[in-house]
Amino acid sequence: MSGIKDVARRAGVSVGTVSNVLNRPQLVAERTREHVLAAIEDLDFVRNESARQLRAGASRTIAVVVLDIANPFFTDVVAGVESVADEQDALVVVSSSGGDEQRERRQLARLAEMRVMGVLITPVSAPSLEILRRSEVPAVLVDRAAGPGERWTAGAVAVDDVRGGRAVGEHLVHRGHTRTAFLGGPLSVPQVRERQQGFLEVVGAASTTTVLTAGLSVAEGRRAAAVVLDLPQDERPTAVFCANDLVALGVLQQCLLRGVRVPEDLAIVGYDDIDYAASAAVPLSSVRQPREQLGRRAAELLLGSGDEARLAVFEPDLVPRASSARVLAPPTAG
Amino acid sequence: MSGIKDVARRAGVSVGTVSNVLNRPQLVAERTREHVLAAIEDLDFVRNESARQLRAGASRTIAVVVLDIANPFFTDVVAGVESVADEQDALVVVSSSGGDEQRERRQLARLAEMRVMGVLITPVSAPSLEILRRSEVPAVLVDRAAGPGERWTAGAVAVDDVRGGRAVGEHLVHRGHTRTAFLGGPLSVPQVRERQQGFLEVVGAASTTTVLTAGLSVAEGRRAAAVVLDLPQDERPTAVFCANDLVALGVLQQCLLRGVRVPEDLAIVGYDDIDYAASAAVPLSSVRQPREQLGRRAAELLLGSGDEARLAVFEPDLVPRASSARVLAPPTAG
DNA sequence: GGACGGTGCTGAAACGATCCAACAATGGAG
DNA sequence: CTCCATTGTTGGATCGTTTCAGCACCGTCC
Repeated sequence: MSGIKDVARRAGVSVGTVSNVLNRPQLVAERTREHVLAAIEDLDFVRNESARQLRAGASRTIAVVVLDIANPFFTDVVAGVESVADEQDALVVVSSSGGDEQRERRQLARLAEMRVMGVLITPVSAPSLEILRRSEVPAVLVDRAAGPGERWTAGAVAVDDVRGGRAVGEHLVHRGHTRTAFLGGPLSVPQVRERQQGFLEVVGAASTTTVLTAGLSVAEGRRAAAVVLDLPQDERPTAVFCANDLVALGVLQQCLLRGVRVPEDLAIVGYDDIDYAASAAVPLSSVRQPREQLGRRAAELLLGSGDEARLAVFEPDLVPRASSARVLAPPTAG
Repeated sequence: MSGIKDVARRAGVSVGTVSNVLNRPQLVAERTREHVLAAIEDLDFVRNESARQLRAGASRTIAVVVLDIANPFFTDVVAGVESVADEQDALVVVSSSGGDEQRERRQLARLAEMRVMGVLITPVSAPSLEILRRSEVPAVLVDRAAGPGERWTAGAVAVDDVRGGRAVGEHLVHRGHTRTAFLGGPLSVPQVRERQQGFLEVVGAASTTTVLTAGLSVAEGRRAAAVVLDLPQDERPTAVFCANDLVALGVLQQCLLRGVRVPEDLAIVGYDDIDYAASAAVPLSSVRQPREQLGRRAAELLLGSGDEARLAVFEPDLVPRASSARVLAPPTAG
């Protein structure tokens, strides 16, 4: 594979001139430029990004580390990031930690070695962020507010999950549900914790069972649903709030499998409002987040001049659908 | 940010020794090694991947270029690729062309500059592959057989789409459907073309309407369904075959919206058997492909010794569900 | 005591592009 | 004809790592 030297030789100029053609063409006489371009064409010359980057000291790559690439929530966030990155001719690399802390660590170490411009991350655990701090890689926390000790980050974007949880709580209480369950986990994930917290604030911890899951997937949802449905009739909740839509879809599948009617026997509310929620067997009530927006803003925080607000909090939006449509008792007020 | 030189100075050794500690620790005396590691720790030294790569001449990165990262089909393929890459400690970067040829070109050019180990690609168009050929980047075509003029590729993995299309055709014919439609597009996508071709072979072109879409998304599916449902009653097909599950989900949504019963008024069959197909409002009949398998095999072709078969073709598998369950007329054979 | 093999470490030459000070060529002004 | 400004091109230093030939040192053996 040919380098800039080969091109120079073939065009009968020096390497400096070839570099100029590539980077500041206006400095080069037209005739020379043409010769060089012809040589480039002839030799199928391809710039070596490593060499550029080494010299430049910084790359044109921004990284997104998500919890689960198979979750449509994240693919939408990534789409938002890409739209901003494209404008700035930056490359986006996506990696998925799968909720595994070891994996996340390895990936962050790797990204630091690559000297990426920055990392947009929904972290599995705070400690692995330490890797980024120590290697001075700017980070933007996605979907989670920066803690007080995290001023080193380039910023954070988040949706108010406590509020989202509260909205779901109110929704279910209004419909007369007094025995509910929260399905999701692990609690080490801040989103899960906050959604639960908001929910409990409204419905009251006493009337709610929490079924923890190992992760937020359809399979885990099915498993958790089995636990709920196996409860004796008089302890079984009449409504469940799932930490995200994948879990909710799993719950729905389990209900269909067992002939449990939704929402008559069990109301279900999810979170994220992914596209598939609306077209589920029973259209899922869910909490919508401005997903692309979230990604776009995160990328802007990273690439931006730095004088914007360091934290962007968006408001979630409950979307009621059939899966929680039944009213158990008339509303308390009038 | 400190480099290997700073580490060397602080540890009181030469840069060569630091490098040895990093790459061939057994060559270094224990005491020295400890000093060096301590210095690395102190200075938060992070290897510079660009420099390594420049020296080494090759990267440890493999690229996957998919048509649509939001399509669960591709995320599963990527998961397969990652499982192989992890074993070899290679990094996977995913980019999505979104079906846009310009975008694909830009991405491939960029990947060539990065000197990635290879590209696993579901191409939008053959011409952009030329970029890879000229820059000598090994490519594995995913979900598409290599054409005769493409011996330069590292290989190809595919599922027999013609056969999948045929299976759907037979399924619908058996159920007595005589007026059908094929929904999907654009026809420039080989998968779409081949699925259609297999389908038409069985049901006959005369009894099938084709509604072309601009892409394979839920929204396009809704749009195409509107066209089908607006046909006069006596021309309206009794069954549709959608080029993938996203389109099928869109069709299903449109049917629900308009009160068209599935499968009574319209049978629907999709393709890919993504997880959401089974949990749709009406569980979707679909054609299953070994998605992870496909990704794994593709990665193996790229990384492998090169003495395996260059082409791996997998068989698709029709999964009948409720969306095509109704039998219009008794099977022809008694 | 000199030759020899091992071990542990050093120093410098790559890798390929970028960037910059300096030089050559040209034309115009005095 | 000389001097100067402008335009176009050059050569080499540089980025941070890896790699390798070679050096210093030590103990062994004849």
